[in-house]
Amino acid sequence: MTYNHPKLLVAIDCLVFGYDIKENNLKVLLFQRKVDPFAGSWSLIGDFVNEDENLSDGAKRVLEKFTGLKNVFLEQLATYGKADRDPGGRVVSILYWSLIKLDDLHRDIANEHGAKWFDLNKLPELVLDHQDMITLGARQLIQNAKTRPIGFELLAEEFTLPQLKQLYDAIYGKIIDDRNFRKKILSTDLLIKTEKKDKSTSKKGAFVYRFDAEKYDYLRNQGYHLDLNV
Amino acid sequence: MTYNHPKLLVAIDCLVFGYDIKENNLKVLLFQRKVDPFAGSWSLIGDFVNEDENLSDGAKRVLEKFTGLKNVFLEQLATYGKADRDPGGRVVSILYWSLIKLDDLHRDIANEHGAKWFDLNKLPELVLDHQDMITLGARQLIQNAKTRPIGFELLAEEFTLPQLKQLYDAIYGKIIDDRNFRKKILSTDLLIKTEKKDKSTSKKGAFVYRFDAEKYDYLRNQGYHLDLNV
DNA sequence: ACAAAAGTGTTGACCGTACACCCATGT
DNA sequence: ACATGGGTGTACGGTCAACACTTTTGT
Repeated sequence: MTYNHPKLLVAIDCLVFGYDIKENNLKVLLFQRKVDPFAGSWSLIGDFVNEDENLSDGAKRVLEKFTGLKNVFLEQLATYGKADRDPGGRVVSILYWSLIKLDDLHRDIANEHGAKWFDLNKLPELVLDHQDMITLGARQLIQNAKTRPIGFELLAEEFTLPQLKQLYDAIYGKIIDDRNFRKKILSTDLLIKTEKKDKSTSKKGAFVYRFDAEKYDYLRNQGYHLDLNV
Repeated sequence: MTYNHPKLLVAIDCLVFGYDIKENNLKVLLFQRKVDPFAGSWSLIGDFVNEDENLSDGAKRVLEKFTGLKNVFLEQLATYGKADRDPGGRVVSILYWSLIKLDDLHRDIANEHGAKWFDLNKLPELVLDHQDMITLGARQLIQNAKTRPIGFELLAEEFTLPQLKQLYDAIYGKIIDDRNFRKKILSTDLLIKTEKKDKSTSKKGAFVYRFDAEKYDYLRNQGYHLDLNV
């Protein structure tokens, strides 16, 4: 070892947003802490980082453990490092955030680990500075919804425009105008309309769309910048 | 100690941008690493975090040591944590960025510590992943210039509109239209025009302005969002 | 036939952008 | 008087926001 300096505990916390398409609201995955202090209190899902583990791999490990999911949207958000933030010891915590399509499967897997999905605006008391983390993440979610196609991470691969609009309504916390939303989202030319209709929510049925991720990646590499300021 | 887990070295790196009003360009503060591996190579200023030190205090300590400055713009940007990013050992590094008014005093203080200001687009080879950090910071600078009044961090308290425009030219890397820039920046009503004229750069002289930080803070608390998309 | 959700266009206001000349002053 | 940088206004096109009715189909 070359360096001779104090070492600290380093943890990952994952703020996982899930969108419940039936209830039309955003949820956050929490679990009951197993270790003292505050064992039994609600907390973001997380764990300590291993010595030979990349931070991003640690985040993936935590996420997979509680949701069974790999290869989903997962990005670093911020690092919390007040010396006294955890009475149990000096812990520096790196916050990641993730967006997933919420369905019954994830509820089951979460359950096995004592984790539960909570409505974003009906959260329980949280341990340490985890409420701050969620506040930051919620801001980030709104911000990102305007400039990146993150909405599609929260929906199934195939979706209808009414569903997409409802999701944006939920993220922004307000009702967006139908016609303007369609105009804006279709004008990006990043949605692929299929022949299928989803009749689960109406007699008329709504056309099914898919997001053209390839085209978006291509355009982004050309310097394209999405602006969904609906 | 409650927790029983591996501990890691935690470091702070500070990306310090300075604006050279005479040369009209952006500079970055670098220093020559003192420890192996890579002793003598150019690096962002940084240090290891002490056990009882808040991360933000560590960043302030590093910044003050190399610039003599306190109470300047200093924010966390991202955390770098690949297991093998540093051949000298497992080090998690939290990147902060700072904006300061560059003058001769800072050059002197930097010099005492083997640090030097480099043109943002004439950087030397950098150690570890520090080039990535600067790339990220430069993007952040442009991004923030559009949505927050960070330009004023880089100028003296009193400045002229031509100076401010030159700074934005330097940040964006292109020439902004004079009249549109004035219109936009004055329409925010966040600049206080003084009676003074600065005749150092022209015979006619340019009026001296100050940024109304109090008003900005007040408006921001009311939900106001700056948009300087010049 | 009717209920319930899906789909569709237009207009006015505002904002961004492009562009060229006069002003004040020191030398 | 002239050279140098400081300061100003307008017109066009595009984008955003507000707004209400028709279509489809299962019951």
